[in-house]
Amino acid sequence: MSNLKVILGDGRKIELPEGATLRDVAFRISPELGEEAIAGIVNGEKKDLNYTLQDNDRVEILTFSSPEGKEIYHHSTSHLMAQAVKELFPEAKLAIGPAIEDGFYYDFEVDRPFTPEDMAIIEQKMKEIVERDLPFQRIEASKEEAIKIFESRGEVYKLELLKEIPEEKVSLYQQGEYIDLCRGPHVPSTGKIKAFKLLSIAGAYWRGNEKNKMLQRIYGISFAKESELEDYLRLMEEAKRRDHRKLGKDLELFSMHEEGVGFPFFHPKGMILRNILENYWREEHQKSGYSEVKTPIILHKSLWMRSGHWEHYQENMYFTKIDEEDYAIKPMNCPGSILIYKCNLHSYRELPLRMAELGLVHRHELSGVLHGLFRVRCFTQDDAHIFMTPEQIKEEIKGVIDLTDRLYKTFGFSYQVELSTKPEKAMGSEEIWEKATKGLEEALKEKEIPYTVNEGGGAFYGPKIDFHLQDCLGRSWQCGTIQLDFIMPEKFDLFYINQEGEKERPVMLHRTILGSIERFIGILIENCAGAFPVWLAPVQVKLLPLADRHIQYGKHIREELVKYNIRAELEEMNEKIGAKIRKAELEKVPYMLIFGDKEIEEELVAVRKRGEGDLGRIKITQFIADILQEVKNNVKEYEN
RNA sequence: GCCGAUGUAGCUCAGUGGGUAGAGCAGCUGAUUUGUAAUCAGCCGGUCAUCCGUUCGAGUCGGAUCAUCGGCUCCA
Repeated sequence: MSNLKVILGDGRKIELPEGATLRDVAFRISPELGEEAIAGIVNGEKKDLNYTLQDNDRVEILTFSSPEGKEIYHHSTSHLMAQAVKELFPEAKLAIGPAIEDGFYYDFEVDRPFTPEDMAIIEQKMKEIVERDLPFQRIEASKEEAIKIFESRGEVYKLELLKEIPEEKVSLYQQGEYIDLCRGPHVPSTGKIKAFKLLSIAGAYWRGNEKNKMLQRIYGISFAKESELEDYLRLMEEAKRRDHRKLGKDLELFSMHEEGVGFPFFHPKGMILRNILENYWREEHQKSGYSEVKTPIILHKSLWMRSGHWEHYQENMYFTKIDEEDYAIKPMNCPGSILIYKCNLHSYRELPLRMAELGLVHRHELSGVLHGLFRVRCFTQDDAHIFMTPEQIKEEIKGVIDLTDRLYKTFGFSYQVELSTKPEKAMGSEEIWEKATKGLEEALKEKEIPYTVNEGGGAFYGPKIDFHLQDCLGRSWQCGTIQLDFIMPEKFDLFYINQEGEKERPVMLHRTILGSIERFIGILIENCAGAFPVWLAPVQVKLLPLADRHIQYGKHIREELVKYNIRAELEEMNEKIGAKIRKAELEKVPYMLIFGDKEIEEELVAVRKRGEGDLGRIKITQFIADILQEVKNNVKEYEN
């Protein structure tokens, strides 16, 4: 019997008997890998473990620890769940059931919606099927055969999918009585699936199109080990604990009301946070050569017709009438800035002209998508419009990237960058798009910033760079965006006078960094679970007298702190010190100053730090110096 | 907007087969004057989301509306 050689990922070659499978390779490498193996990659294609190898195949074994392995594992779990559903609800029709970033889902058409009780029953059935340890069998079939199979089973959605597959051969996967149309690969058997949980039920349109029938979707997650599932569920709990909607109410930062759905109300403490944020933002923009403007919220219809919003954005806009004339509430700030630009004749010497605006925009969002501060109907964009010559594109983009980097780092966020290129429906010439995209690309390369490309994801008026920032739970949020625009300058006939004294068209750059102040505040709240760093904390210091006779001393300390713009509150409630501490801790105030007879004599305070406890007694003057230094460090830490 | 779930005091939640609403915390008052995460007592507080219906009688049953939550779709 002849042997065959396969090449491993690290270049190592191993020899196996003819007819060897991926599983044999895994076990040859190590028994542990053999046990953990989920599937493999052969010459760049994902294959089942029982795939028979050829001489000189390049082979890689996938386990749950790789992204590909995880995806296969999740996908197999979705089949497992679908089998359980079919056993419990034979009339359910299968739609699709892919792996997603965080687990998997499967869509079904059923007579009645699933209930939470159903989830528990389905989970139970899944466990039973795991016990049966049914192999996932790959079946290669012709399209006709597949059609016959799914027709006999009444799987109309599978038939619809089949119709759109151009190939003559398709692959099916079967475990027990369950058959699904699927590219695969899958884990070897249902017994491989160790830990899973069904998470939620939701309606979802067939193919995501609201004109289609609404299906029932079940979401779930699975892991190779029970402990990993527990970790994941703990993380979900943690995310829930940090929910900015709950914390925003508890910490008295903002509120939402039926009287203005999607329009957040900022309370005094929320305003402190917001003002700190905006003031910091202003300082940084001044340093970076921006001027600031403010444009009106309501502007005449004619402006929106000229900008194209009337035609392209109308369903998201609010309207009103003034003196019988039609007006719109602005959904974007750019047309306003353009009117400012047009007030003067501009020389090439003035460019680039960087016009920043904290602009309040209103957009009619569907009621179902509103979500705390993350998705609202009015929000403040930290907008800016840069008017420049085409030659300045690259440098300006680099400038925006630098500013973005500085701002994000100050708040302790890391981020990822995405470049979106020309979409199918785009305005402007091929040439100008190429030039613009190249400008963005080169700026990123020169800055040595890694980025992914979203082919065709740009706006209709120009390519863009998006910044996705990452919070401490590893969740990602789209905030900043840099968009090049050649269309608005055209529509509004913008120009500057060049060196030769001729009119020339400027390029416009729209950009935000924080995105929306409201959303950014929401992200900040969740990122620190409401326990803000000292420079952002609405109340920085809580003064806790031991007994009523110490309140007077507390007033004295408060006056001292106010002199240095330190935000302090004196607790005057008639309680034991433990209760006062507990209250301050729940309010997440960074510092508590505790004082009684012992402290008063020597102008001391006992400092207690949020979450850490007693730091000992120091002079008031020393505390002031320390906290001022900490505030400075909070902002400066990342500035270099 | 669509699908599903939910809506009782400022907050967290009880409330049996329909018989006229209850706890803890918070708030207020008083006692206590406290040494690092809850002192005790008393009091106040609800058109049971809204409207319509069934019923002798509705927090409870039915319908509609509104809002919230989880998704779909969309986005800063």
